[in-house]
Amino acid sequence: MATKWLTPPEMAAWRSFIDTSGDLLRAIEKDLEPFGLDRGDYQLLAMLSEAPDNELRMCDLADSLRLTRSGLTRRMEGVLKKKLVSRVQSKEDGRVAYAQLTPKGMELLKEAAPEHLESVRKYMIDVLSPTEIKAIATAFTKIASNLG
Amino acid sequence: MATKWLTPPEMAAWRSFIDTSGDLLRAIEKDLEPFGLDRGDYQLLAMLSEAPDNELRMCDLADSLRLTRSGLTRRMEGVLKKKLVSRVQSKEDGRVAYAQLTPKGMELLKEAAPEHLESVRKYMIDVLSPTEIKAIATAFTKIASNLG
DNA sequence: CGATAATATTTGCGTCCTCAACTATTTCTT
DNA sequence: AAGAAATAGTTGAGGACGCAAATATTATCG
Repeated sequence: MATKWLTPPEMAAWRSFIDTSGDLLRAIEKDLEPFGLDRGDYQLLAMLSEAPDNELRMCDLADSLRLTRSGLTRRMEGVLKKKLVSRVQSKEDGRVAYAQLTPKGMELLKEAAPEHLESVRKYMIDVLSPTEIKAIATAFTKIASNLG
Repeated sequence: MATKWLTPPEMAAWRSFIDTSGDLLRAIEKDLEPFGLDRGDYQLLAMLSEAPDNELRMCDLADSLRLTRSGLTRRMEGVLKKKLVSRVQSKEDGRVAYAQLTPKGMELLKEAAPEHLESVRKYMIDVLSPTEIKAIATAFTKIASNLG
């Protein structure tokens, strides 16, 4: 079976994506430092803030953060110690624990979110044309549904 | 200063990008497992294979792999042990060491590359229209030059 | 020329994460 | 209802990487 190589535009897409996506995420993460958050913490808080009662089961939260359960257990240690999130044991099911955003966590998130959005704009959105923005949205959505 | 929120298409672009890019990279990395390589190793070998004499100074290699020098030192331990890469001390400058692809490393890379490209096609390229591919290339190129 | 600064690399230490194994609880199966 | 299987979460071990400090070598400046 002959290997089908990538055409120049295909290669350009792939290369620019791998070369740049890490840099982009690192740049955005750096802007979260003043708040004492890294990207993982921010995403965790953001996820909880969008959930009913600001709480999610550990395993659902792990899935949405693309962490293993054990990875989430470890990350929780940090935000628990900072009192940004609290643990709530479920009454109905003795196995499940909820992670719940505390008022302090919500407050910090509300402080950090505008900065964070500003970073997303600065490093990504504002650099792109509306057409490119739409293309990225549809492209990654297609990739995701092809993966899942 | 009022926060400028993201419009729905902007939010869709950002969300789909962060939600998906990690999954995409993980899927591609998984296909490298049969070769005993992870993505870091593959990139390292690929970089060397494109360099003159199949060798690069450690610090240049670190930069192109987006690793710190110390990170590269550690990653080198793995590929050195597997004899995929060898260390060459510079004659002109006593400080610098070169990482050089071994024949064995080159051979493995040539085995793995078609598989790898096939993964890139399968998970990314073949899912997208030519327009989307071009848009991704120009978009990430713009983002990169804005970052740098 | 000699002191200082710059450059290249490694090492110690800490963090984050995964995998595999373990515990605890609930849900099937028959 | 009893035993097996599934589900939720934690823990121990280990890997990969960053930061800061240490080391070695070369370049620069007075």
